[in-house]
Amino acid sequence: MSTEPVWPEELFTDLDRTGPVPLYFQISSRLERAIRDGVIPAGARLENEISIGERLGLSRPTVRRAIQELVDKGLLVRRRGIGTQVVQARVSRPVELTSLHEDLTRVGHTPTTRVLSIERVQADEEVAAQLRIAPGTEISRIRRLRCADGTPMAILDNLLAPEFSDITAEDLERHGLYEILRARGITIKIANQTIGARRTHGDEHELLDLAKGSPLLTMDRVAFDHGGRVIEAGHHCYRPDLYSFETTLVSR
Amino acid sequence: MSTEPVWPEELFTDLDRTGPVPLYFQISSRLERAIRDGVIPAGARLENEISIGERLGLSRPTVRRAIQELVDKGLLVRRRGIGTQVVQARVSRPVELTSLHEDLTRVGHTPTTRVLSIERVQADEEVAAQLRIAPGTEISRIRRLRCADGTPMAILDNLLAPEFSDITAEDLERHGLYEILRARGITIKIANQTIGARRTHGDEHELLDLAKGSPLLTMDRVAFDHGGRVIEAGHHCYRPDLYSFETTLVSR
DNA sequence: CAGTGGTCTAGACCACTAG
DNA sequence: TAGTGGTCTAGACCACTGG
Repeated sequence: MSTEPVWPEELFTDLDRTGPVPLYFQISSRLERAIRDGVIPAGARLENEISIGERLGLSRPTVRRAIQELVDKGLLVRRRGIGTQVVQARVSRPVELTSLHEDLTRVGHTPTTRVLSIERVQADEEVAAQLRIAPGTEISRIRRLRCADGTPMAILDNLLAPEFSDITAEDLERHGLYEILRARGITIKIANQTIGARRTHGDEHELLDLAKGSPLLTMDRVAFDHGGRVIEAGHHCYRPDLYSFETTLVSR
Repeated sequence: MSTEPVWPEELFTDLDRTGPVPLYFQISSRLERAIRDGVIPAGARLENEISIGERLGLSRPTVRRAIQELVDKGLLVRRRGIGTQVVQARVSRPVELTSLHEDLTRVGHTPTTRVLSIERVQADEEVAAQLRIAPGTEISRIRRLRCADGTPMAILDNLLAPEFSDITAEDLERHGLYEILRARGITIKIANQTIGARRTHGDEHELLDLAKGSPLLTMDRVAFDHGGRVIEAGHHCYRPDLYSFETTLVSR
């Protein structure tokens, strides 16, 4: 089979073999961009892995890894004996390990934060179990109102390990929590999330400008660093008319 | 560094090099089982990839791929210059491309289904856009009440492409929808999901045994086959006191 | 410094699909 | 039968980490 390339001639020029960016990543990210921009149309069939490798001067495993990245993201479909095709479906970015602050910024909104309270409290049994610390340990509890373009959107209630009790309201109004943690060299590696729904409680309806007892979308998250230490536990609630969680699932 | 193995001697005996199951998968699934069962404890450090390969008679890439599977699932953490460790955090199974029926069965519940209605309807503009077919095309619309151990749990409202209009209520009361589709050779490759919340509408509160206007957890899904054809579009709503979505997120 | 994972190469054989 | 992706091998060099 001789197929002409489905991508523009110049898409893969200037690959950098000396810099820190892996070749497979340079390939996959340029390919992703071309697909998302429609430069390579939905349904288009890619060349086979070996000839791509020859044309780019790369080995097959490298090409294969680049393609695999996009298969995992749901942008490409591979079938043995058939080939590789661009998926027809619209693909949403997955639920990622980022904060709401970063999500909003990425989508072009202007997030603002009102710090409702910062307290140092002694962990009761429930909280201690969540954070996996001894009951009675002093921790900090942060409650924030997150707005997008001035509209209240979510109430963020976070419990932080004791070592972060010096984070100030000023920090939190300027930056997202995860941003602040990263600046301190803390990297979140793994998080367990639970998404659910419930009625508003207490002052939540006032803060979010909703009727009393209306539905809220909730997300509970416990986040760990590479060593398995709990960094943060959060209970967040969102206005369901303004926020939802989108995912693309790919079968393996 | 000489480290003794952290897993029992017999864990990787009887690897099958002739059968259809890939070696890397045999390794990763046995390793996963051992970790989930606590045979390999949280925090344990694995040998390096090369010596594992030597001991098992495998090449490094094969061992590496097996480990990578578990890193992606959040069971292992790898750090350059350090090694590979079993994660300390409890890891929940990810939101998968399965039906509620299968989820419930897996967790040990007995799912039952009451078919509320099966209609053939002409797709209006909104539905046609969802299913990516021409408006006016005849499709089937299925509404089911899903119970777990007799308790009503969710209302499942599905739109199916025209070719599936012969699915009967008997089929649906005995099997999950995805099961029925698989039996017909249909494989769901990709799905877009949106999770949100809203109040009950119409008869939903009666069906789910809730107060009128209480919160519901909702999941909208559009599912595609390998060719990008829409197979199914569903709007599901769940009792939030009985159901939630759990995920483990892993940073890359 | 030695040890680890991260990347890359250049082959090989097989299973599956289409025509 | 020819072409594709799926798997596997046996090496290589590098970047990062710790002592």
